[in-house]
Parts: sequence; structure tokens; C-alpha cells
Amino acid sequence: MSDPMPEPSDTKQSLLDAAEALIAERGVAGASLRAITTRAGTNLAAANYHFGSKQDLARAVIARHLRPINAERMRLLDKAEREAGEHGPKLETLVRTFVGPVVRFGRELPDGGRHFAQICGRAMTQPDPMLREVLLGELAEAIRRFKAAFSRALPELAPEELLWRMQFMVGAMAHTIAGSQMIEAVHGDALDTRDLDGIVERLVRFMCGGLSAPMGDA
Amino acid sequence: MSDPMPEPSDTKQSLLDAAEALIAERGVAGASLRAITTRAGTNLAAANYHFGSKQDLARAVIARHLRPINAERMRLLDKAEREAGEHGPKLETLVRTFVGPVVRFGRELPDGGRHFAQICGRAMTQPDPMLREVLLGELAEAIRRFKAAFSRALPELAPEELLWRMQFMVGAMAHTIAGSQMIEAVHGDALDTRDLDGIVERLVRFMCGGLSAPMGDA
DNA sequence: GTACAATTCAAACGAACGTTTGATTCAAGC
DNA sequence: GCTTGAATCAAACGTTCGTTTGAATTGTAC
Repeated sequence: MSDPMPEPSDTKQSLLDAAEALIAERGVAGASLRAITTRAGTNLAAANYHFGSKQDLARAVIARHLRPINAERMRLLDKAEREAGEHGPKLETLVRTFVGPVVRFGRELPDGGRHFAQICGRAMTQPDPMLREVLLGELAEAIRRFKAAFSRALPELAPEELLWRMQFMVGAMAHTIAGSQMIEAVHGDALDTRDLDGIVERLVRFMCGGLSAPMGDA
Repeated sequence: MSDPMPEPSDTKQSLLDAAEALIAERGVAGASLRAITTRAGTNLAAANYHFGSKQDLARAVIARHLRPINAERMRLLDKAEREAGEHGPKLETLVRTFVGPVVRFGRELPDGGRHFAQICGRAMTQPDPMLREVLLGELAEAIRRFKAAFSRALPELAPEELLWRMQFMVGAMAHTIAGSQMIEAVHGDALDTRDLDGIVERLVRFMCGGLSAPMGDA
């Protein structure tokens, strides 16, 4: 068989796929290279040969999908700001631009992006700073630009209040995409964790309400 | 007040304290019994002698504080429902009852409850089901009662929508209490993660806005 | 076919882990 | 003083881990 494309080798891809699934299932520490390479159908040494170390394999797992997702986010934000007037895009558009790509991109993956989403959602609060740094490195520009955009859409909010609310927004999203197991354990099958579009709609509603909540005590 | 429970030995307390700090810092897998017992100033075998296994030690770390917190939550919910009319407590009261005890109780701990909060916030989405089960076991009754209370305070919401919004609420809280490292990494020192009361006020505002957000895209 | 580099493979290495063991220490109770 | 049971201790056990090694295999250009 001949490969027409100079794509990364089958071995490399298999390792990334296996690592993604097992890290989502058991965490970085719980996913041993032996389990990963066995699942990938490769030799144990292949992981170190192709990626150097387990850390770098985990880094590659995140970087593989996060970059396209963020590129899409930036593209949508550009478009929204171009189409909006001089006051900038309205709140709901920003929220949708922020939340949407994570889900929309995941849909194109074989597993619907569940594994990757779970890893990302967890990476933000994980003790091991390694994944956190990878995540933040990729997100740095997006954070900066969304800060400015939200600030323009919510001019009545004090800067500190806005940053906290963005933090809560990220938390609601991260916890949701990371915690399907938890959700099913708590609510049984009352909630359909596979209806990604419905979840996005609900998330957007919730976030818009929270972000634009009145300050209350005058 | 007389204490009905016999006070645990110094060794047991030291082990719980050391385990709490190290698990918060490095995670369950990353906190070795050797590191924990060394920090506690005890022998390595003391952990297994007093707790049986590392798992049971971790379980004990969570159960130690979570039970009083939930008891306080139930007490506040009882009081709120007793004082409220027949329509039940209003939304903000419920949210405050849900979020408050976590912070208020932590304030009395030596470290302000930061370590414990971090562990709990992470436990919900952790790959290892062990901590999740402990958490859910302790939270089961609270979840059931708050479901009913929120349902009464937000009668216009479809049941599924309400459950999702509660999920987002939990996510915002969990991510916030688990992610001080992340918050500081993203926002620098612009946000004061030590101002617990301020964070609670902001959380309550955000959650009330999100929970009561209008459904309609008209 | 030969040479050469990239890749795969079985096997082993050293380190770190949770747990167990058996001796030792300690504080009452008699 | 002796006994008894709880608690502590140093030491070791067996396992699993990430990584390394050196030989075998494969693909490819000459």
C-alpha cells in the first residue's frame, strides 16, 4: 500500500489517538505508556522514539486539536468585529464565538471530541502544571482579545467584575465539557450529554444571563 | 458544647493535614505516601496503620470537612424554607445557601480552606472515580433538595433546562475554587483570590443572572 | 545486491511506588 | 515487675513505571 500524502506516520497517529483516549479516561498519570502503546498496537519504545518522552506525548495530544479550535475562534471573532458596528459585537455573539468552536470542531472528530474536551476541561485545574502551561500558551491571545471584546460589550462593568465573570464563564464551560461522567452520575439519564448543540444553546443562555447580571447593591 | 466524638490522635490529624496539603498541591496520584508521612513527621507505615490504604486516607481527607459543610448547607436551607412563604425561598437566597457554606466554613481552617476547596473542585471531574464517589455520596441529599428548591424558585424553566443550569452553576463554583493557580496565571494579580467574601458576592450575582436568564430567542 | 538510515522490537534498567513485616517502644492495668 | 495491646519504627517486598539499549527489520536510493 502506498501513502499519497507525506502525513505523519501511522504509528504517530495511532499513538496520539490511543493517548488521547486513555488520558481522557484515566488522566495523564493513570495512562501508562504500556497501556497507550498496547492500545495503539505499537511497541513500548515507539512512544519515546517518536515523541521523546511521555510529557511531550501528552503535550502533542493537546496541541493537535487546540490550535485549530483557537484559530477558528479568532476567525469568528474577526468576522464578528468586522460585521458589528463601531460599538463591537453584542454579548451573545461574543459568547457564541467563544463557546461554539470547541463543540463544532469536536463534532468532526471520530469520538465527537469528547476525549479531547474532557482533557482540556480538566487541564485548567490540574495539579500538574504541564498541561496547564500548554493550554495557556495556546489560549493567551484568545484571552487577551476576548477580554477587550467583552469589556466593550459590557461597558458598565468594573474591570475586576468582568474578569471574574469571565472566569465563571470559563468554569461553567470547562466543568461541562470535562464532567460528562459526573453529570450522568448526578442526574442519571435525565440529561443528554451527547446533544452538543443543545448544550451550547443552554450554555450561551446561561452565560449571557450571568455576564449581564445587574450589580445589585448600588 | 461537649464533643461526643473522641478526638483523633495527633498522628492521625497530622497525616490528614499533610495529605490535604499535598493532594491539593500535586493531586492524589502525585502525592506519595512517603511525601505525606515525611511532611506529617511520622513513619511511612503510619499511614497504612491508621487508615488502611492510601485510598482510604484520601477519602478521609474529603469526608473530614465535607460533612460539616453540607450539614451547614442543609441547616441554612431548612431555615430559608421555614422563613419563606409557601412559594419557597427566592432565588438569591438559594444560591447564597448553596455557595456560602463552602467559603464560610473554609475561613475557619488554618489555610482558609484553600487546599480543601481545591481538592473538592477538582474531585468532580477527576478521572479516578474514587474521590468522585465520596463527593457524590456526601452531596446526594443536598443535590436532591436543591433540585426541588430551585425548581420551585424557577417554575417557568423546563426541568431539563433547570438541571443544566444547575450544572453550569456547579461548574462555575468548582472551577473557581479549584483554579486559583489558573486564575493567577491568566490574570496576573488583577484578581484577588483571597477575598473570599467578594468572590462569593460575585458568584452569587453571576449565578442568579444565569439561572434566571430568559429562554427566548424570539 | 549493497549500503544506509529510519523504524520496530524484545529485553532490561533503575527508580519510585503502596504495602507488609517483625522487632521495638510506650503507657496503662493488675 | 509483668503483661497486654496500641503505636511507632527501620527495612524489605513485589509491582509498576518511564526510559534506554542494541539487535532485528524495513524501506529506499544507488
